[in-house]
Amino acid sequence: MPELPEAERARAAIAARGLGRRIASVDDRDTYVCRPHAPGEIDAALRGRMFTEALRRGKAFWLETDGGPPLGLHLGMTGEIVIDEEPSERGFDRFAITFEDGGRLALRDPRRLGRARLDPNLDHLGPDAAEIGRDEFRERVGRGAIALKARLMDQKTLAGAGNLIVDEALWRARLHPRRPAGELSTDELDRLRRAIRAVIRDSLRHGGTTGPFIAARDRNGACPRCGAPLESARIGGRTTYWCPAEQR
DNA sequence: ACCTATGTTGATAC
DNA sequence: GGTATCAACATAGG
Repeated sequence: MPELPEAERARAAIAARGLGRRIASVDDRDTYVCRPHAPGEIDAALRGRMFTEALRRGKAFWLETDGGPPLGLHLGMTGEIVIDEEPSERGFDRFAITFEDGGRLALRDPRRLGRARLDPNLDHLGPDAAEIGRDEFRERVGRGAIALKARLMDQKTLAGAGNLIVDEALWRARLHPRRPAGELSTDELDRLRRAIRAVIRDSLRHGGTTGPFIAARDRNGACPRCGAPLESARIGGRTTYWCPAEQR
């Protein structure tokens, strides 16, 4: 499920129910999810501490601690944060924290594409897609010969938009995913920025990534506005859908 | 049986 | 350096 809206939902859940609880132990045995840490490293750094704040940029979120290193978390493609639930019977809790009060916080992730690590590096993340300003958006997105779709998926350009949000926003802004990013006019870039923010706003309110185009895309269906059959291709390494009649 | 999948990273090649 | 492609992670579903 996860793009920016799901990451924000996880962050907010931890902010509401995961702060100020003393950590009794950490299960960090999954060395792929907890890379590059050795088993026990995260446990040693966090045991006896509490989370004090839950912050987010793009799809990445992290928890500040009282005197220890921050804990970075990422949901990958199939991860979710569960708080005070019984452990996954299928062993999908790839990383888990037990609090002294007996509760727990787990990263539940069948595919193990999520991450948990200390002192996460945010240098490879651009400004948050929900907050980026007009001028910065124009500068960062509107350059290069790369396809617009690939530019928007690049988390260093803009953090938080994933495959679905980008397709939905390009459709709302009536822009073709293969347009070279550097050839957009300022009007088109402004239109695109408004579309991205609108998709994220709708999705945050809805509690997960959503939109009319995403729904049509899932059914491999028709354009929700004009009814034309959608086209699809691989762009920027991801399956991309668009309306051939409207997106230019 | 085969293909695809809301993500990231590192390797490789042009 | 910019751009493009691929493999890896492991499971679910069409």
